[in-house]
Amino acid sequence: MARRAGVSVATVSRVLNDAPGVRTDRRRAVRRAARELGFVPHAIARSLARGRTGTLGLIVADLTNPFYAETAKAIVDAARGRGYSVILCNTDNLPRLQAEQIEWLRRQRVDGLLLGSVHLRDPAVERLVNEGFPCVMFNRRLASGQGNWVVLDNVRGAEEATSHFLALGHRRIGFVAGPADFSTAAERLEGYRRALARAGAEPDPRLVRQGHFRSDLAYQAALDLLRADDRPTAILAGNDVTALAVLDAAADLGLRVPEDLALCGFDDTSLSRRREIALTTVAQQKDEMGRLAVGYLLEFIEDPERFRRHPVHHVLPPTLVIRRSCGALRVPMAEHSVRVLQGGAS
Amino acid sequence: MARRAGVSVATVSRVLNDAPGVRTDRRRAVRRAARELGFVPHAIARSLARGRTGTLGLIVADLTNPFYAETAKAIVDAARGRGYSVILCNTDNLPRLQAEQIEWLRRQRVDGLLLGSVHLRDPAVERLVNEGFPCVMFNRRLASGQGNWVVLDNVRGAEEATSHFLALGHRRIGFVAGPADFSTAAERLEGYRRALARAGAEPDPRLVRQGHFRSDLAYQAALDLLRADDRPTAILAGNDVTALAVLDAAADLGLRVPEDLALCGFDDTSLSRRREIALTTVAQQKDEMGRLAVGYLLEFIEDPERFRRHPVHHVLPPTLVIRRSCGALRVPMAEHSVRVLQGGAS
DNA sequence: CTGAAAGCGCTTACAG
DNA sequence: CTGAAAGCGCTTACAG
Repeated sequence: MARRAGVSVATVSRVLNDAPGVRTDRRRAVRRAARELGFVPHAIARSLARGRTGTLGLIVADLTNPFYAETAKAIVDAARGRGYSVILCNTDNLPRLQAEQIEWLRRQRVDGLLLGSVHLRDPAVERLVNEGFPCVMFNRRLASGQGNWVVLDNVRGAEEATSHFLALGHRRIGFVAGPADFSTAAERLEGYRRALARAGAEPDPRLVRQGHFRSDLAYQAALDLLRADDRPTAILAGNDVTALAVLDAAADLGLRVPEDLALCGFDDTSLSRRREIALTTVAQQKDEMGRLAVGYLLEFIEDPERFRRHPVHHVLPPTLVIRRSCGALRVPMAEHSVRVLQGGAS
Repeated sequence: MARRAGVSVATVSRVLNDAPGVRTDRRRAVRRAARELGFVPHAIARSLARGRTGTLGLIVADLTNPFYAETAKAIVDAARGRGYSVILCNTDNLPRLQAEQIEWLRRQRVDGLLLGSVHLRDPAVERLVNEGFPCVMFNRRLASGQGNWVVLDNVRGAEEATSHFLALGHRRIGFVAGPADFSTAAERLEGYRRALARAGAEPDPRLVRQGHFRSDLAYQAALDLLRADDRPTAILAGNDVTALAVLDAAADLGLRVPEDLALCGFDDTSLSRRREIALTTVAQQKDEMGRLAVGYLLEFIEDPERFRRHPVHHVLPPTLVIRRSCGALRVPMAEHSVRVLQGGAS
């Protein structure tokens, strides 16, 4: 290649990297030779020489959850737009697996890490943060609040949903929670409690059940909740997966939604939008979350010092999307200052 | 590191790669030094020296389609189990983007490629195959049949679904097709036609509409089909996304499914399983498809010659999953030799 | 069994 | 502006 263009490999390198200080005619000669030979620089050799790989690691909890599929897509697209590749890992929410994958990705010398499967106490992630390794969490964060993250305002989302139920006249509002060691789940529970407290409603611990964000377990939790004599008239589910399980439980008990039970989820995944389901839910801007996470991570990689001093804590606003399942569509809408959407083809 | 263990870097390399020909005591010394120093070999340097990166490229059409989310998860898991990383790319079915990404991934020196977004005529993929670059297609394949692939028996799947409709007494059976340049869509249409021909039913071209595997376009196609005076009494949809759009169109026209319209999809994605939807559909073994694709690709990488001589063509069997939407659950089941499943919590 | 040395294909001061 | 040379951190014949 260098021979073909009649220059040194150093000059070839400069031209192909658009480095300054090469005479225009040589620049042209190199470009032509490269074209004729179909020459493409060896990315691995370049990585070794530069000490950067142009690769990011992406760790998600569960790719088959539409929430992660959507954020992953946004992340991959954003990274490509900035010239970065992304290596994908799935943890199934197993801390052990996540720790292994973080280790693995660092061995692969990724330039930075996007973390979507963080636990509230998470030694592997805490170590990354303490070492100052470029990483940003999304969706979930550490209990300590350390590090960089972009998350939904889960507390507010749950407050709004709960207040919505209260405004509709519900007094016994149940909550099917997610794992206590996910910040999302913990914050949504917190928001639910705060809204009740603010309304002066007495909190009833029997109305809160653990569903682990899993269909099977959430289904059982919902059955328990709905079989009680003083069953709730409304349920806030920790996420949409949970809400669908509640829907199943209600159906199996012969309860109609929303007539016998009002229901609200979290995430606004594609399922919720179906007219047959029409789930009222707290929506997140998943594309935005993915894009932001990539943007911050790349800035971090460029200028690590700044981020170590001033971590980014980006909180995205929730949007309560009213559909059929909460029952509000049957009452005058004037009282609700929220966006109204109905399911349908999209 | 080498100094710490009192040996040469060559010996360190041998020990850490479990290469033979190192005295046991030295081996131990190296391992101990590695542990004490927390030494991890530099993967990039290793890749450069070995000429292999331990990385695979995965190209999918659309990660937000649950079909691809599920296969991607299976692929990532299988690759990890075999010690490989996977770089993820999304094409949105744009051939141009796919070509770029193939180029990009080869520059990144992936050891092989998993292709889930192939078109029937696909110069970029055909070039890969002709060059003998390690790659395996999944879900979709080339018109020429060249290269390695693992796909569903789409023809048979569509035949079975259509025959099922015929057995239920339907005579006017519509088809909402996918893009003509996807092997999946083409083969499913072919199966539909064959089943009709075998039954001696006269094919009516007006019963076949193009929905492009997109909700919006499939919805329009279904409206057209269902507004006709001699509308079909049953519709086979090219995939589940299409089937859901047909469901919407039917609902908007006041048609009940399955009473006024029998419906069947393809893929068995999570949505179809919901009891509110209960879509009869031709199921694929997505996990198996992903695992197989990875397995073959790694064999290819190990022994390229063999695969160039004897390409792998793996065809997976379809399973017709009967749910509510086809109407069969209202008639005696004895006549149908198919697996019966009902939607519900899972 | 072991080490010195060459080589993987780039980038980047350094000297001219 | 340009090239020779060192260096990135490994692996792997090769010689001993």
